Amino acid sequence: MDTGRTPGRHITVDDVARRAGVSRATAARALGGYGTVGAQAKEKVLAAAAALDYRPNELARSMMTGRSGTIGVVVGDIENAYFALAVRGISDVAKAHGFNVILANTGENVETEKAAIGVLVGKRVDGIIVTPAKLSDTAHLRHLQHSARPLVLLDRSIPGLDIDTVVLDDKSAAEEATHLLIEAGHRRISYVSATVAADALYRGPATIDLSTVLARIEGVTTACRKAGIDDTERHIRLGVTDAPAAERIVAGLMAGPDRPTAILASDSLVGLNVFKALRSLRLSIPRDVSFICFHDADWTGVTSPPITVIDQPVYELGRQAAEVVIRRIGGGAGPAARLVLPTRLIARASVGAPAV
Amino acid sequence: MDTGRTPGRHITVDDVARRAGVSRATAARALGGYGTVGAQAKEKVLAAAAALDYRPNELARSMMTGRSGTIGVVVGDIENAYFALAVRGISDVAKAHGFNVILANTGENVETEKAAIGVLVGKRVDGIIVTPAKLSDTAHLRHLQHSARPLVLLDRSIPGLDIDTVVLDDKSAAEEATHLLIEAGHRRISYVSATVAADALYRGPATIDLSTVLARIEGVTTACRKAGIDDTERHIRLGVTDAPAAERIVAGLMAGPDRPTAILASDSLVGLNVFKALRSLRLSIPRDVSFICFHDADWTGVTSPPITVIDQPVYELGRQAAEVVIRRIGGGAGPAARLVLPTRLIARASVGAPAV
DNA sequence: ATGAAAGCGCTAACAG
DNA sequence: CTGTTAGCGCTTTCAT
Repeated sequence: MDTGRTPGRHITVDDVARRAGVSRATAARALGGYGTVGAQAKEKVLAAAAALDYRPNELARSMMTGRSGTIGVVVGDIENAYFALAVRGISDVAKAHGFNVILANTGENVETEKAAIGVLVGKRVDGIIVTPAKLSDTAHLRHLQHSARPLVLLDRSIPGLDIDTVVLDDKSAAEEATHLLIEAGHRRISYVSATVAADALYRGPATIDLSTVLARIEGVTTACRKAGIDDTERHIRLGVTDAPAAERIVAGLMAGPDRPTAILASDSLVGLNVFKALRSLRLSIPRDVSFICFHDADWTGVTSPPITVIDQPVYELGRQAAEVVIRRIGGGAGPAARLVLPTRLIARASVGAPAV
Repeated sequence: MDTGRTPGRHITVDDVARRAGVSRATAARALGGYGTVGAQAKEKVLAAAAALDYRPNELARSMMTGRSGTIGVVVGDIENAYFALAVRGISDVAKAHGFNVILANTGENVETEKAAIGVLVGKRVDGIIVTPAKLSDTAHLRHLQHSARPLVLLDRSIPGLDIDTVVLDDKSAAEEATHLLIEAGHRRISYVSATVAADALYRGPATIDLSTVLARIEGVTTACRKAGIDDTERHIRLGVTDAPAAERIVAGLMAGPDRPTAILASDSLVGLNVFKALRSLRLSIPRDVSFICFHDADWTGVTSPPITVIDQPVYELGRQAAEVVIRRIGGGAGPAARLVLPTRLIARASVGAPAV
């Protein structure tokens, strides 16, 4: 069907109005579904629109209404199954409420995060969901918060800021996992994380730039202290960002006479690399070392032995964040929401008694 | 710092111009980086903009220029690591060229796909990348193609349409994998896919609605025919959409006296479910059944035995698609690109000789 | 219920 | 080099 128009030229309200034989305003009302339009006028307009395959210019519409029907999501790494699932949750809720999602990947880089937020603000998104890359560099977030554009923090909180936040209960999760290990008889427990640091060693909370890592370390040490184990920090290892790093760091960790009898991995990527490192060191799980991993990832269920994990409601995390931001967009007032979602330990077969 | 403005009200070019003591046009030129502006005028404008924290309204800008600096991506399931990785590839290239990404998830539903594309067109994205959910329902794609807005098909081709397409060499991949199995002595080889169908059985190419599935089945049958194996189709199983389906279908598949001695899984999700199903049937890999899986997913390397897989350059797939669409946006002409990326078989330990 | 006209914030001609 | 003037396509008073 030839509409007689040059391809590339967009059909506008004017075109539809002309064809329907009504004024621009009437056509716009019929098309936009606002104001009042006579039944037959409406019918003519809709028919004309269909015939011309009219597609409203959302840009122009947004400019007038001040709403773009879009939620911006700034995430550290979409390749990570954890965030992919959260984005899925956000995306589903957004769609259900008639919102779209603009996605930005920061690669866990704060400068990229700032730039991404700037772009989203420029595009006049109605609300923004961010997984802040750093606890310490938050001027841009604080600023956003004052711009009357709803902002929700996902997965990571920022203590000083009064912003809606949806996170998991990392401290309890770590505490529960550590407790399980202690119950099994372990006294030397290592927490291993990807968080970058000067070197692989833990130099105290001031050197950590992520709330999740902080909370988990706190969980581990709390559980240990309750059991009379004091010097757990020395078994913490950071910077396990990829397979080679894992190989190197785990080898170092397991070399000394003081080596841990159990390892807790901070996420499924770290966990996978640690698992592989242990395997290449020919250390058997759980005979030589017990192992627990955050996140019930695919692979944890099919290894031999299957891995005991901390199941995290990540999809729900995304869902809730989207719900909160949409509520704010709708004008919802009230103090900053602080949602903390509980995790669940799934006991499989990677935890045993330490070797004697 | 109080700028003296009501929060929520946006700073415009006018505000900046007024503060800088120049005309709207001069301010706009300095801010937009076009035309010519005097050095000191420019400086004053930039200073004023910084002081007021001016953020250009990209909506208004896009409306004039006709370009939004945005690429729309319509994908079947972002939760799937395969697509997450492709999106990462797209996202990286987009950012490098100054584009943003709007993401839409279809849940492999054509109607949702149509709606999503409509929204993206409404938002005047500069180009669109789609993984078409169905081979048979493509009017909306054909239509898009005529709208002078660059469209690139990702991962799945549509034979009839003359559209830029970036896919993997699924036929060769399947053929190579099947060949490996045949070399190992297998004669009864089953291809298992998630594609929905009337029932789990394969009723010929006309019943298949995805190019990838078609290509792979072709690859399997080609390799078999070359080896003098004719009736391979009877071992094909479809509809392995989740764990229960896998359990049921694999059980049925492995029940008869004619049961296959090797299985080829269409993707890592299907593969994982098949793996679990085989395990719960207490069938040993590769003693009772050999196993190959598309996609070098996390879990395939840590099972016992590790799984032989077809490694797919998915990140590259996304990269290339983004490159193509950006080239078109930049005015690149020429016939539709047809990129077919090669895959690579990674031999691990899940293939052995069939039991006698 | 409908039409005329104003304006969202920006870019793009055109003068000066 | 700078200012004036028109729009982009839509929504939204304000009359009629």
